[in-house]
Amino acid sequence: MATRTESSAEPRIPLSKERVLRAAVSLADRDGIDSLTMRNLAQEVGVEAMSLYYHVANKEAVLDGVVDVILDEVEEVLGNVDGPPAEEDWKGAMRTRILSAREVLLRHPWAPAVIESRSAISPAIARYFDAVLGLLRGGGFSYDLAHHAMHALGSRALGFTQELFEPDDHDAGADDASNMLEQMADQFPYLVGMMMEVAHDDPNSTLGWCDDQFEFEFGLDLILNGLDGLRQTA
Amino acid sequence: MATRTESSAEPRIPLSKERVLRAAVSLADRDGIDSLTMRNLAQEVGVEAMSLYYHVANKEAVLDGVVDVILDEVEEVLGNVDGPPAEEDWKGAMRTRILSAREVLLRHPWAPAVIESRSAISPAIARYFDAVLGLLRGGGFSYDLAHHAMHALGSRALGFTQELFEPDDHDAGADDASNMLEQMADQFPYLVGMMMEVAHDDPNSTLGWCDDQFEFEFGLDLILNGLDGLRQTA
DNA sequence: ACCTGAACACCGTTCAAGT
DNA sequence: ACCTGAACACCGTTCAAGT
Repeated sequence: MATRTESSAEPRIPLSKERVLRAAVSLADRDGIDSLTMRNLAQEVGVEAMSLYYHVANKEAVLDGVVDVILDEVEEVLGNVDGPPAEEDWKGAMRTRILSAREVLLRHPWAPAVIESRSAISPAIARYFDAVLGLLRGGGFSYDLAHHAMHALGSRALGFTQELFEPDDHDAGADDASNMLEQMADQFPYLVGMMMEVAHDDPNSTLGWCDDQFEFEFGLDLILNGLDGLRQTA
Repeated sequence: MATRTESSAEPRIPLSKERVLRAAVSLADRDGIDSLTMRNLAQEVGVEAMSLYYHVANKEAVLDGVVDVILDEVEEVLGNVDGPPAEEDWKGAMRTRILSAREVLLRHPWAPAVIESRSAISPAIARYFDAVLGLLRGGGFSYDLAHHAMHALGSRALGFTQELFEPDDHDAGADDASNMLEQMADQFPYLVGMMMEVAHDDPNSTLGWCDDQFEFEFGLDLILNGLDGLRQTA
């Protein structure tokens, strides 16, 4: 650190597609997905913007590649926490898989939107869903029911749900909030009623919903249990 | 038509926010959401780009407004097809509401992404979800269970699910497809197995999934039935 | 083989100015 | 009150050119 001059020997290793993609992920992690521009990304790897095009076709390719990096991370986590075999407990196996994937996606909050913005099926995504399907098959699902199951799970199979109401980061003081609630009470009676009760039980969730772990698991279990019932009666 | 000169008396009515927003919707309908730029939108209403800023604060405000226009359309449809009252059949009432909303969103395929990109709760969205909550309450749900139910439904309550695998518009010939399937068979055995069976049953769905009406209703009913069970045992 | 500079056709937005 | 022109700070991307 102390003896090395700043601009001399650092960029010896030439750029590579992998390095570009990993830099893209950490740039998005640090500054948000809107900061992931070709120019910023170039700066992140110490190069001019146009040099990136030597390693990736265009920005779409960067986003495709970023999704693959994320899914590699998911697969790495999955390698460490293998749950029960699907033959004995398909629901448990699915649950641990999905919650492990969720763990990774929570570390990259911008990733769900990027994943959903891709239209082509990347190999990494295909691999993931192939494994999901494998769990269902192992649990005795017909291909037909498994197909419906994949649709029913949707992005939940990857560990996320797009929340319609993102909670505000800046919760505007409890007084303002309760004043606002009173003003909205006639327009949105049920919403206000619910918020008052939920806020009473859990003062942390004042306004907006809360995509916490509990809500995710609630919805997930609802679907998994429903699917299990269909599997048995099919 | 024949007697009127082209550039004279057309833009008599001055622009209004409403006209801008409606133009934004029809522009997105016609040319896709990527074509909805301030410059294109200005041209659509026969004005220079900078004039828009007299009527809307910025592009975010346009997108907010566009969502409200869509939800007005939803409410209009809902006004015409009132289902059963929630007190007698909450599930049926919810089902007709959600499938009616879906009908509108299918006419504006870009709308789901825009809706999910909004972070603030617009009044129109709040009104919609207040009504959804009202149906649940009418069906005897506690606020607590209703809260979980809203999370479980997520965007499905508005009639859409974001599909992970958008079907390709250009299906690349049946021969190519089956060749590709063979090549992928060892990498993605379950996916290929499922596709072969599904394709066999329904030649229309060759590759990729199919977010058709059936799959949506399958997932929706799975959740609604699950919620109904919880409601009765709670 | 790998990187760059200059340039192009776009964005959203501000600001002073027109009628 | 309503609209405009010129300008700014950005985008992604191409292309000919450097080492």
